[in-house]
Amino acid sequence: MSPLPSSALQALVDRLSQLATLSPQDVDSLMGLTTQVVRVPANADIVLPGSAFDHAILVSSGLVGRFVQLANGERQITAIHLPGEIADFHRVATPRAGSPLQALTNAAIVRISGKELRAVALASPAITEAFWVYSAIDAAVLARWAVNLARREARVRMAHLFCEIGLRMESSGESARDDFLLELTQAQIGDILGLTPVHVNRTMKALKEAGLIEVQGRIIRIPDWTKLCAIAEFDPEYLQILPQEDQAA
Amino acid sequence: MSPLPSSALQALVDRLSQLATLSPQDVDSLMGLTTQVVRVPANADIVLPGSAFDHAILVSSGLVGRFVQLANGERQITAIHLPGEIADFHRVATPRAGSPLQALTNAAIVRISGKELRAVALASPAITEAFWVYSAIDAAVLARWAVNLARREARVRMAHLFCEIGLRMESSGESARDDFLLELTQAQIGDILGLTPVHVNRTMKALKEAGLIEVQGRIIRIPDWTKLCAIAEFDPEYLQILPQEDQAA
DNA sequence: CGGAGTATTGAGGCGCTTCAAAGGCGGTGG
DNA sequence: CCACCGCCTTTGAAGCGCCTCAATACTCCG
Repeated sequence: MSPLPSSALQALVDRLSQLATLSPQDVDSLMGLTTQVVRVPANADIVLPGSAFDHAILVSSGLVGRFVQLANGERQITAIHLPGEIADFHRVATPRAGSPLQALTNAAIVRISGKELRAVALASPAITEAFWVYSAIDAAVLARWAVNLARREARVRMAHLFCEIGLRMESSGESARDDFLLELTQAQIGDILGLTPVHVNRTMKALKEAGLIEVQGRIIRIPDWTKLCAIAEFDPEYLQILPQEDQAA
Repeated sequence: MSPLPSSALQALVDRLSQLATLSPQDVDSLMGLTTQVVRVPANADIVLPGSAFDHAILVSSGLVGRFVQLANGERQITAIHLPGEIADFHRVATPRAGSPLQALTNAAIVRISGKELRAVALASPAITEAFWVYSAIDAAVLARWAVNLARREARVRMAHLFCEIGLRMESSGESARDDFLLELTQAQIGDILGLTPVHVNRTMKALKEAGLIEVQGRIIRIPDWTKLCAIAEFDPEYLQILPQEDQAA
């Protein structure tokens, strides 16, 4: 019904291998983790607010969002997670805290026991390091978003989002950086960008009319990657994506 | 000329002890770290943008800010660090990356070798865990800020800042949560809140006139803590400050 | 073919910015 | 000791970006 658990863990191993040098034993112990594949429909909660939840969530397909719910009913998405990524890695350190998670599209996720994950990490310096770096990158992405939200106007924020998603899609092997499927409604994009759905619509229109993006349904195409990056003041360094993928292309 | 290195490390040990159960050996190995105390004048850089810097910065006195510099000369402060806190802990994991740091006031900092810190951490599961949790809290604070920047209007953002700073001041033993010295210019507060200095001034005036804060020079007093928290929609849980300090008061 | 969610467009209002200028406050040199 | 200078704070007026409210099309799916 969905990818085998083993291949899901392979995605995790691949990703962590980019961040630290894993020994064959490290790989073995990671591949030996207990997993549970779950399908989640769009807009369904994966982790409820305020609940203790001692699992790491590895995204297998679809998009998962980390968010904060506000009293007035609004919400803000603080991170989106693509296939192959671990959602809210910080929660593994602090199972009680952490942000709630929701599926933004129909998604398949793999649950990995937090307890096992911690045991594996503490038993291997290399894995510990990889987890640590992973968390640091997550925090760097968030810091960049805070800056965008605070200081950039809507057009720039949206351009930056598309640049970031594009690169991360490419890094995950999902698709090309300049031609990808972003299965989000404009309301969801608003929850990411801190904008109303109405203004998301207007801003996308402006980007389209400026020739910076082309949109077909929910496919985003970027005719001139360099130009969009310039508009967005996008500097990919914070993503810590190794250049190997650029070279391979 | 400044606090002895040993007492500076004591602050670190105290803080980490709140996050994980450290053994006497853990404490010893932390107290054995090499330190270097440095005085830094206001507005001086501690870590330059883009530089590799393999030290953790423990704030001893004053305020230190983590920020992102924008092309148009603006900057956004993504975190402020109080005495007793480690600034940009994520950098210990990724010495090449991380945000630049600047002293926001005259400050004294303690430099701790990143290499030694990693060695100490990897040698002890408890210390690893404490570091991990520390990073997770840092990320949680940042996530909350992203939400404030994205969704709250200036008055609420500012109220939230004062609530957060107050609690963290109290937690550091610096002062009371409702009566503390915040040695920042209005321009610096603007760099935190994502506002122009002009609007910071107007917003502070509004808070004063509403009786929510009292300001004398750079001393902030909060006459009604509960009321300010309500305005700010402030929920201290994300700070993960243990209740012990509340009880002790 | 009907209905629900999504996208699009318009008009008016509010919050924050920008530009500009004047008033405190502390520090420094004569 | 006072005059001065630079930085910070405070206030005003006008403009822009985004929001709110509202209404109309589109698209998918049963």
